[in-house]
Amino acid sequence: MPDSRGTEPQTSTGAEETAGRGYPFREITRRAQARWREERLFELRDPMKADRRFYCLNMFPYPSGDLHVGHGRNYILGDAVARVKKMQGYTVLAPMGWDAFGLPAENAAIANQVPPADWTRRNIERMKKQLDAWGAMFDWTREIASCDPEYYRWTQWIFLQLYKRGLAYRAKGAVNWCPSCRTVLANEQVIEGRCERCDTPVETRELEQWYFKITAYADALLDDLRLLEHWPEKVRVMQTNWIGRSEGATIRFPLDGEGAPLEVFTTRPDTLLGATFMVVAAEHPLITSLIERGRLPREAAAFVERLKRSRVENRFGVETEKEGHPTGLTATHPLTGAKVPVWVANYVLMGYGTGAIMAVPAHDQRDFEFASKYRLPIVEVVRSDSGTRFDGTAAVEADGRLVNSSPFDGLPSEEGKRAIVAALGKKGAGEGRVNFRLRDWLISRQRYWGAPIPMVICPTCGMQPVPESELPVLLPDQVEFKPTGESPLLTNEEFLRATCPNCHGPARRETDTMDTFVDSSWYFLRFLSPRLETKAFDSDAVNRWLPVNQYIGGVEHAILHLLYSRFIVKVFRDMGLIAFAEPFERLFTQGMITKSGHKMSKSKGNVVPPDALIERYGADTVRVYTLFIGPPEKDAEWNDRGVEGAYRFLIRYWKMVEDFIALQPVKAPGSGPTPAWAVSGPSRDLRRRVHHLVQQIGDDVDRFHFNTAVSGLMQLVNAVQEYQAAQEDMRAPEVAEAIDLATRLLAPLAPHTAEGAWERLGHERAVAEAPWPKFDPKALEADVVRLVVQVDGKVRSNIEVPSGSSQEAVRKAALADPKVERFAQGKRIAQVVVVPGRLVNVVTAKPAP
RNA sequence: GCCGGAGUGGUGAAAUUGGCAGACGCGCCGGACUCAAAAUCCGGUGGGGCUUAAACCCCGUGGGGGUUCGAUUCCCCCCUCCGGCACCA
Repeated sequence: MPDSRGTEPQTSTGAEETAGRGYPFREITRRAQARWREERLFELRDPMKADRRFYCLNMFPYPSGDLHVGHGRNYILGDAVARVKKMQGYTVLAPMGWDAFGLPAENAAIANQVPPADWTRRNIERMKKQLDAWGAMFDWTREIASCDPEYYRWTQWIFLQLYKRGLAYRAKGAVNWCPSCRTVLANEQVIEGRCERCDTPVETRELEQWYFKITAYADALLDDLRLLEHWPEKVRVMQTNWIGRSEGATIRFPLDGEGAPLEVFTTRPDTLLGATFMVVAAEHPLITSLIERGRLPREAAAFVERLKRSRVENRFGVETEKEGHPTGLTATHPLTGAKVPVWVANYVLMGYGTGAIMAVPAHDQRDFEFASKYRLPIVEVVRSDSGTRFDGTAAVEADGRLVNSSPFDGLPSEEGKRAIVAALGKKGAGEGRVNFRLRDWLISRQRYWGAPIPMVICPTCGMQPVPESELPVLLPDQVEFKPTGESPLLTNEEFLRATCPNCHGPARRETDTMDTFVDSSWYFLRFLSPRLETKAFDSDAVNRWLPVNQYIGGVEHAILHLLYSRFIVKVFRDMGLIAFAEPFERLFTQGMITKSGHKMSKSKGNVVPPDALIERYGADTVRVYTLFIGPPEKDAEWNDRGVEGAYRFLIRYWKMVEDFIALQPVKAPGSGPTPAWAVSGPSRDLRRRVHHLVQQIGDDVDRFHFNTAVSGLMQLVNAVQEYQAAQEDMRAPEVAEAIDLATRLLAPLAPHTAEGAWERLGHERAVAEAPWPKFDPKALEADVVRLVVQVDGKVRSNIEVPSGSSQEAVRKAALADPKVERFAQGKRIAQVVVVPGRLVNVVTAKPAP
């Protein structure tokens, strides 16, 4: 159950203890945030003006009430990316909004009699404060909430556009019903037979519902995955599996005594001659028709009833034991004319293909098990080239050459498929076909807190769309929230009463609302013109800024939201509203943060709230630790000790800056003429180390390796500290440069601390606007290089040679090394491998056997 | 069953193109400071052998094999874990 109570920091005494140590993070944080707000650094004023654009988007959250540190990872990553891009000279759009419709608000209303709108608004305010506390600089001038009439008006408009194009339709069929949420669900919202939201086992019901025809885009959704080269492979694979394209054929078997033939789908038309019986699903129309006419044998009819009942309870229950009964019908093989029996069985599903199969027991394990149990004939029709052949103990699902399939004997499987499909085509008994696993998107919900579907039902004209000029169809406030499971909209007579747009007679309003995934399937377009009153979005601005350059969110949306958004964008493209085919250029799916080995959840009581941590250590500590915890795409376990480590690092950084300032009059380092860099000695070495790290950190950030970027910054601070500990000159320009570089590199990760330091260092403009550091290739050069020396691939020694030494010189130096002499003693040297700048490997000849 | 991904110290992890395995943290051990503790600072920290010590040697990235001068990295087989799909015809 959602919980609107805020999590206030409990310990203020502990905070007082640790706030000291010369690192006044509270003051620093307050000042920095005030400054960014005042200077409006992260607001996009005119979308049409920017040249170098970067659209960085976090998946907008459902306002459930409280964020935990796991959510924080998402926003910290996005904020870090946005800040880096800004420093790299891009105009950055980083907006935020609220996926604000949904069931928890309505459940809270039923439980506490609080209107969902109020509950949602309160949570939004609370979560906004939390996001601000992290220092995430979203452009709040573009904030949107999907529950605002000015937003859902356009969600309804989208519905009407799809309706007009035949892409939204109402149909009756078997649907998923969650008895706890009291609503239907899309296939995508059913996980292992359970409701994605509440984990209740889903039931099957026959209901008339609204669908979006996503299957019309099945091919495009699959093909365009190839364009998404910057998406995680995992997500593309998941979508590929979900769409589930398979090539095969439909084949029609005439039925004795029936008008219509029995149509099946198969991926293996080459095995047609091995089809010895047919099987249909219990829900197949043929079965329904036979029952209605009283022609299904009593045993089979009883079986069908039993099966249907069990599937209503749980359609996804594991039915391991295959069971079936003859229907009494006989089909005619379309090529041989042989008579084959038609069975009804539990292992064939109505939801895939045609709900009927031709059974080829020799080459399909399921058919084989069934045929074995009921002693049905088995004919081998494919023999693999490797000699594996059907031996009567198990099905052989291999490619090979056709046998027992006159006149196709000897053909390889692939050719056999073509030949048999061609033969069927000639007789009008079948044709090649592509089948998809993807079903149409069921979008209607029997709930209140969602965008009303803009349709009215007229007793004379039937289903009629609400004219666009009458949008939005407003959700009424005056409804009753009762735990009856009925939609609260049914309790408002005024809402229900409508006028037919066609005949202007009295009509009844549709009371279903839309799946909240419809709301979220287009919100990224709205951010470019969040207050536009005449259109859903501004096509020019959208074409200029999209696809989203970097999208960041949880992998749990790999199928649902990401597939739906891709679909809606393709529809808009076909409507001529936008000029691109895919909404998200780059996708990053961050890993979950666990605590005590589990996903954080209120029911498990293992939620780590950010508030007390931020109070105690500061936002930057939480940010740095979150980034340092591990590779951001992998799950990670939260460790309070690790937070201390991040805090210590920031204290050391701050002390380094303060020590530096204390030593000399404050002037902005990096400004003025280029200093004369030391050509040798400790300052030179410091500079080399620092620039190596600048290079490494830059690469890390580009590759989303924020964990190693943090480690690189730690090393940078360590380098200065070691330099200082060695009593070297802290007034050297190399130190000033190191501190300047460290501060700018730190700015996206620990922005408040970096901003505070930058100010202390005498800069006028914010570090958030400072240029992203580049390393100086000259600084990386060295007079001597240290090479690893191996003997037979094992590290034995190190040598130092002047940079740019010839291979021959390196070879000589290596061979002269005492350790090499020792290990190569008494052996003939067969080869010396010199890898410039890296190593030397002295290879000795193997002793003669 | 099919399809992905992963397996490295006590622990989170690092190693960009095949080139010093364990960077950077956490923890732990020892020391300094302190009446004491906390905090901080310094040193050590993969396993084993040998040694008074230093030096030195061997082993080591889930297991087995291979390619290569050289493999955490590439190839083959196997094991384990995680994720997705699943009587999908």
